[in-house]
Amino acid sequence: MAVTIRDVAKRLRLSITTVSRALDGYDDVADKTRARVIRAARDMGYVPSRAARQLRRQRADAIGYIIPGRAPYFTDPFSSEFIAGLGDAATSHNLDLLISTAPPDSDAELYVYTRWTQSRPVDGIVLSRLRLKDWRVKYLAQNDFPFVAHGHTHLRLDFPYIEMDSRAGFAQLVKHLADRGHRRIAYIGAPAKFTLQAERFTGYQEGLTAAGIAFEETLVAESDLTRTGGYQAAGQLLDQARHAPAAIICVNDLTAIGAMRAARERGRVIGRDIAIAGYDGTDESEHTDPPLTTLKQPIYDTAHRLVEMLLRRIAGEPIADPHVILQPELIVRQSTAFSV
Amino acid sequence: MAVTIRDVAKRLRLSITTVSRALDGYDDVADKTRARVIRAARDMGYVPSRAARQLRRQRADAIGYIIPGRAPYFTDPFSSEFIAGLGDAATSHNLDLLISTAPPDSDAELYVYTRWTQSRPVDGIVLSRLRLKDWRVKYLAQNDFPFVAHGHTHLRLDFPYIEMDSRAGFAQLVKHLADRGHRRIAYIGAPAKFTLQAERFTGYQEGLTAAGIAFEETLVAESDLTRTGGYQAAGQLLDQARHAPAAIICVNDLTAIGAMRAARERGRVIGRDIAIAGYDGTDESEHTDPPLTTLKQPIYDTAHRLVEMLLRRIAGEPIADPHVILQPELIVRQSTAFSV
DNA sequence: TTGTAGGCGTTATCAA
DNA sequence: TTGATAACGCCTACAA
Repeated sequence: MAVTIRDVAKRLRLSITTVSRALDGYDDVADKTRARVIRAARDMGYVPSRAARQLRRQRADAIGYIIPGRAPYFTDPFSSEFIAGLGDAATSHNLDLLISTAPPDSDAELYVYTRWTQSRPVDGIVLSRLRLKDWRVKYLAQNDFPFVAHGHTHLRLDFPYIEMDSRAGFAQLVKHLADRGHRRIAYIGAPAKFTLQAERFTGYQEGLTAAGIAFEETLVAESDLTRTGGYQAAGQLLDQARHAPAAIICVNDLTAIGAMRAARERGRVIGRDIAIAGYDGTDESEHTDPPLTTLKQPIYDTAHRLVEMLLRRIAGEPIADPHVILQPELIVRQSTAFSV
Repeated sequence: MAVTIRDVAKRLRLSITTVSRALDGYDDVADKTRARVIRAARDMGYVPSRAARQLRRQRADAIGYIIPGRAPYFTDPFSSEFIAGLGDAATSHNLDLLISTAPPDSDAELYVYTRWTQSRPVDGIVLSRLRLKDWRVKYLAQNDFPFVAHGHTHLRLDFPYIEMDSRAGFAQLVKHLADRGHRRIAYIGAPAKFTLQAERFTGYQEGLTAAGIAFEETLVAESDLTRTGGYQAAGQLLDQARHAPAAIICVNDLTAIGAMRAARERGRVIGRDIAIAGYDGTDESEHTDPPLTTLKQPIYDTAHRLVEMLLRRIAGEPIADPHVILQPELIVRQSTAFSV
């Protein structure tokens, strides 16, 4: 068994109260006593029991994140960078980060959220990849459980979030392509229930309108945010004999990377015969052939910042700016850097 | 405040003992009582408090993993797939997964491991990316703290692990290239302190010997397991006027992807002028241009299996096969599929 | 089959 | 400035 506060107290012939207070930095402890306590604690390798502390103080000093996806999804660079940001932020605030996994709108997802809010292994939760009518948001808000999110919903509920103005981003991307003479600009999106899809697709449409290009149903495909999904969707778009697109905008970089492969396999030279662009600005986009034009979002920093917001939320402190909207940065690379 | 066992008991006019036992499936509870308890618990949304349970049972029902890397560079697909496997396995065993981040051999790393072993928020730890003389292994073994690892060390300590026979894998890869007529086969590795580097580099050398090719110092470069690192290292190798390699074997896929870019930028056509291969078999390798030859390791499944081993370790049960060695699978794709 | 009671290791209240 | 004591919510010997 590990050494407990009682052991330290016994050795010093002090009460556990005093030891506890000395260690927690209360100022009603004699300096000399505190010094003795601190030394002894270090010598004996005493660290307070997490569980006991949690039970007594009724908080976990931990935050949680549930990776929204099924096994293949996880290898999404977005998730890993996001987790990295959460992990670092948590560590720097002396918090634990709890991770679980659950496919969106599955029983498993319901179960984890229920367990976490009831059993309270975490003080707050970070949400990502929101859905337009996200039951998680409803549920957490109803139960008054602290949470922050990456993105928003279409529910009439107020909560702190950070989101990218991907709508403007996609409009900008369309303009970029239209400026280079493209007219047949396709879009490969995600399932409609995701907020990100609603936003990006709307941005795409607005971009077309602004450029005076008519929207065409046949130039739109739905995919699942993965490379393979992008590969398949792009394949179908490209195989439409009369309607093959001259440019493809993808809902994220992974989709774009799949699309590039589909185009290559059909003998199209990307950055010459066809333009392809993505969204996220992942590391991978810089190393594709040719390098991929993308809208970069600061995933790591956003995660970091979300943790700060969540902590204020947990502490019940007001959040200066509870609805942060950031502009993605258009990074033009060779995959679209040509005119027709 | 969340609903406690006491609330459930009160509502049913039972003792908390009975409620506890009914819920935990003890067989000395009347079926009718159990049914009532279970219904009431569900209706009231009762979930046992994690902290109380931990304190009482003296275990955390959680396992921990510390991502070995520096922010924000650990968006390594290996890590994310590994975490996905750990997360899924943990969930399926009703465990929490704690994640932290710390650069190898940093103060932060020491601190996290100390805290986790003393404060016991986790019952066991999963280690990855081992070092030849890994202080973590020494530390955990000394403190008799349950752990399992992906890979081994050169320390004289016994612990359960799963590892890939990447040495044989790399030898096989060299043979594959030699069989196609390549002689000037370069190797881009990782820092020498990592076990994976020792293994893979040895495999490379053994492969050369077997193929009757002389080892050349100038064909070896050290990198940092990232795309950018691979890009730079490959650039240097390729710019050696008299010694430019005709094939490059990389310590992992990320490095290979960077190397591909470096080769392309120098006008080399991969899969015709030069062969490039990686290791890991990440999703990304399938979508590069051209698709990347690689040695595939089952990251997700390995993580899953490691959790099972760890659980036995924690329970003090014997592990049937504590030293699992798996063969990576050579996947030949276009990046090397040509003869000279 | 069900209930009583003690204690896991802390922190917080109150008294000395 | 320090100490005794009562929880926090749960599990489990033991008693009924």
